Amino acid sequence: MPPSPGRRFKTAIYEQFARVAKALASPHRVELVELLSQGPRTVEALARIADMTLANTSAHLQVLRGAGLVESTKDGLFVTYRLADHTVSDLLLSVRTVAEARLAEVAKVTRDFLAENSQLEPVDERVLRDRVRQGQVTLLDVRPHEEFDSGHIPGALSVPLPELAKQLAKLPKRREVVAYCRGPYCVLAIEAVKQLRARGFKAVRLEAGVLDWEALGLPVERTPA
Amino acid sequence: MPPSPGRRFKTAIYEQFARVAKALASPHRVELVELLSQGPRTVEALARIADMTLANTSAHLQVLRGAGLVESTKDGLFVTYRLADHTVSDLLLSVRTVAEARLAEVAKVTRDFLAENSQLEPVDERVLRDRVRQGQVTLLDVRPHEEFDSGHIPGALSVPLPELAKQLAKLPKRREVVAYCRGPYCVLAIEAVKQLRARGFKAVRLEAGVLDWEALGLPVERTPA
DNA sequence: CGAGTGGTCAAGAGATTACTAGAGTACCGT
DNA sequence: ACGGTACTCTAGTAATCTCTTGACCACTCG
Repeated sequence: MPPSPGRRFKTAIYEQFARVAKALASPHRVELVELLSQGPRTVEALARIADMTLANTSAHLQVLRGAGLVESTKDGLFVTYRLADHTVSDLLLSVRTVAEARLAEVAKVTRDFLAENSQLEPVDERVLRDRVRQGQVTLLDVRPHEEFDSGHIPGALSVPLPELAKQLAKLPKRREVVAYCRGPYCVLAIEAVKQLRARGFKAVRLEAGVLDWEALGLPVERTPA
Repeated sequence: MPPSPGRRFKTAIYEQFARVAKALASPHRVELVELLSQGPRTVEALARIADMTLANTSAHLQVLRGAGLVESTKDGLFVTYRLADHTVSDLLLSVRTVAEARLAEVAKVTRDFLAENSQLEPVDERVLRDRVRQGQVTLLDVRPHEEFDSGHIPGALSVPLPELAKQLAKLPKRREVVAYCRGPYCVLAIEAVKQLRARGFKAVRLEAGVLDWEALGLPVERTPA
């Protein structure tokens, strides 16, 4: 029997929704979107950070573009990709929330990994904000400078992980250090805390990334282009 | 070269996120989740409403269960599925929002369909709430009774579409009628408005479903089991 | 101009997915 | 016990997805 007009409408709409979900149905594409939610990036940079070949990265980015999640601009030799819309990072947060709430594996994997890298002390975001304001703690943003520029927590210093060793001398030894990076599943801050502790600092990791910080209704600072 | 511990952690986490997204990467599964977001349902009912074979519906539901989005209970001859968590309906809303914001097709398909079914007047939710309170409009919930019971807008009458013809006589002719169903892409209310207008009622459609209503911070009424 | 780099395209192997049809299981009513 | 219904499982096929390789194009710079 022929489908009714109502059914055809539904099928068409659900197809579009599925198209969006399908875009995030590959681990690599999730990682790419997570990276892009920290700011625009060239294909080459994304491939390097995500440990993928250039061709593969390019292909995945085109899938994302096909679903409308990202946009790209060519400038000279480079092609820069960026998230198309703030609704896309909301979507990523939503996926993360469901995964955390429903998949035991997420909790398990995280626990196992953090156990090896013991840093269990939780940091409350609003308390942190006040302590930063009062100069009681040093807040380090250990992501690359570009990501810092496209949005960071007020009062944070930009010290990318590779530069941390050099910058250590400049940090006040007595003050507690809080490090953050892209979010709860980013490993940069974990590594930073490890290095800081090895040098005798009292250091803890903030789980939240800038996006989570923003989602809590807290202010974010941007470096004007 | 062997992957670093940090990379292995990331891969594991992103795999879990992708698993959640993959669950919504099929139009049929999107439809199933949308139906389940209106309340629990048996496999047979879902198959009937979504125009799928029983076997196929069962298979898709198991994919959803594998990703932790739904849960099932067996009672007697029937197996009832339900959403596992309120975060799942948030996820669906998020996907919808991105699709609406980013995919021109969604707007186009909707426009085409509504053009044939001309009912363009928008309804403001908060205004509607007040007018319902004051008895100025009749608010009809045209979904099946079960869905009404598991959550509806306060003041609404439960009149499933198949019963509408019979119930028409009982409705006050002079008062404006507002009909709603599962949400902006559900066709029940569209059909209801068409029938009402054919009988001389002044009728409009509320785009929002119960979930959208709730997302606006407005109260929802549940019939106690 | 030619070399080098960033990015895309095309083809092919291997894995995964979607759907159907038919068999099988669990439970209900009589 | 018997037939019927709800659901699941098992092939098996067709389609789709992922990733790699190697070629190709675009742009920059010496």
